[in-house]
Amino acid sequence: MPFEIEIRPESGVPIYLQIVERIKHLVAIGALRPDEQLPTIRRLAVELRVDPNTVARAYQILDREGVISTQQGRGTFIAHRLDDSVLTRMRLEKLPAILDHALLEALSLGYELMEIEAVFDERVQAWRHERLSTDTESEA
Amino acid sequence: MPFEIEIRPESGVPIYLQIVERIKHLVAIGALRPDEQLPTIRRLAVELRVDPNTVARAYQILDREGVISTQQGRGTFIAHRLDDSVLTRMRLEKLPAILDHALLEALSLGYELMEIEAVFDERVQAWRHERLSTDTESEA
Amino acid sequence: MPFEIEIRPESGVPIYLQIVERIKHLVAIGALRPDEQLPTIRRLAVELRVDPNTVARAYQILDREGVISTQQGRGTFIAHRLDDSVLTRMRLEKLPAILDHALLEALSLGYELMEIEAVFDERVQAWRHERLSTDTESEA
Amino acid sequence: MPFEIEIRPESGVPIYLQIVERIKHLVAIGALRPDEQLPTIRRLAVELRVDPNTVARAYQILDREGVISTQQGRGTFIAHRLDDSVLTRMRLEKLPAILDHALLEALSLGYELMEIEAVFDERVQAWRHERLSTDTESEA
DNA sequence: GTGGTCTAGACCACG
DNA sequence: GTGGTCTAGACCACG
Repeated sequence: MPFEIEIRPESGVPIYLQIVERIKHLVAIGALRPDEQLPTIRRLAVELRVDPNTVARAYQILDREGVISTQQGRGTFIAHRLDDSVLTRMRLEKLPAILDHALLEALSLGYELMEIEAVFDERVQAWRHERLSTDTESEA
Repeated sequence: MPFEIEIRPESGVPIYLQIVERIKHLVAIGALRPDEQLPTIRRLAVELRVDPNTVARAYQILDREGVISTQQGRGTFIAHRLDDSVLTRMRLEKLPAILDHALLEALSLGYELMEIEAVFDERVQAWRHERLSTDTESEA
Repeated sequence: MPFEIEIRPESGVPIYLQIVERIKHLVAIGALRPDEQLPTIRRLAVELRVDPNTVARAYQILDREGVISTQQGRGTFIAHRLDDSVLTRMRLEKLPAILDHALLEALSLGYELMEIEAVFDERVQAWRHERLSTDTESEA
Repeated sequence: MPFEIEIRPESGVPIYLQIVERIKHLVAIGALRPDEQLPTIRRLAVELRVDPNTVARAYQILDREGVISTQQGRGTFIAHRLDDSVLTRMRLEKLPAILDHALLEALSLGYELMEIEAVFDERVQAWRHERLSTDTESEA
């Protein structure tokens, strides 16, 4: 299977960080297993159409954080003793930050908490419907 | 009273963004009230020991976003919210965009809607407490 | 081909705003297409004989407004519009705000709704012609 | 009757220009007649709670444009030979500019002309209803 | 090589 | 005295 990473160059998030986040996420959900081999820097660079230096920087960060392990001459692998709780924690820390940021924006513009809650519920419902209909489509 | 903004130059976060975030936070928790005057660009620059241009940049972003209101020759003030029906309508149109943006980001990282809802509720409670304590103070 | 921007320093309009308006205009009439690359900040600065900071300021405003997309280390591009349903929704929320703003301004100057409608139709026709001629050129 | 001028310090438009525009508008709709006396600079400054220099600058511009006539020691008056067509033209020039600006914003964000027309019609209807209901209220 | 941030300092518009 | 604009130039992050 092709390596499931999507890059959004227009998002403003540095590409190397997008790669880091995406790989962490694949590990967190179990799509990448301990000891599994990652594509080489060059191959991933070609696939994502980015500079090899950019992929290299992402791998270097993941290596330093212990998520992957680079073995000179052999390749790059998911670390085999992944402290599962570490990844889970990372993931749990990110979500509150995203939501806090949205709350900060809204509150600083003068919206009231109750107003925000009401519109949030409405948007969640809208998303739920959209995902359902998309799922149905993709089943077809 | 001194203006409660702290800058951490070593944090890596651009100074002007730190100022933006800090002021939004003060507005969000109600520590800065509509129509309240902010320190002048030059005064805040001296206080934080940064260049006036850096403070000006932060103020300009806040102005563009509608958090503060700059009045040439007079100073800078926290924006007030009129109950004017037009402004209310414009405000209501902005809120879904803010929340959709957060939902999109969380979903693209692989979070599930139920998870997002749970954490959202928790964050709302946290903000409610922070604001409640501020309101109580100002009543005293 | 040279980048078609002219600056009139003596007009009193800030240079960075002239650049912003000019680029918006080129996008509006279809002379600049989605994903097209803009000249680099430094190159445009040389061409217009202004400071790079001034160009950077213009690009940053256009980026914040979603007209262009800046990609660290790669360059600056005209934003493309995905047909992604989320983005479409966000776009639809922005349009009423833009039009309401114009309506509010005209009404507050004492114009009547019927008068505004008539002039609006006339301006739409004018824009349609400007865009049509551009489209025809690009077909040729 | 009190002098019917409202200033919006938060609008970003320089106060002296707001005064100029507002007086021109009152003249254009016939609320201020040729030879009618305007309030003194000091009195208007007090009424609007702005600096007398600001009012003085507005009067100076109106004088230069021939809309009013300042008579040393007697006071300030609406010019008695107001070329009616001049004011009408001013008013007619302003409206297309406002609408063009909105069209430029919308087109540069990628909206299509037909889309813009549809939403414009909808917003005009909304305003029409709002003004009707407001009128009814104010009759009561 | 690309854009992003920051400082220093000048000059102007507005009140 | 207030904010707004612009230049000049340094240094950094990203690809």
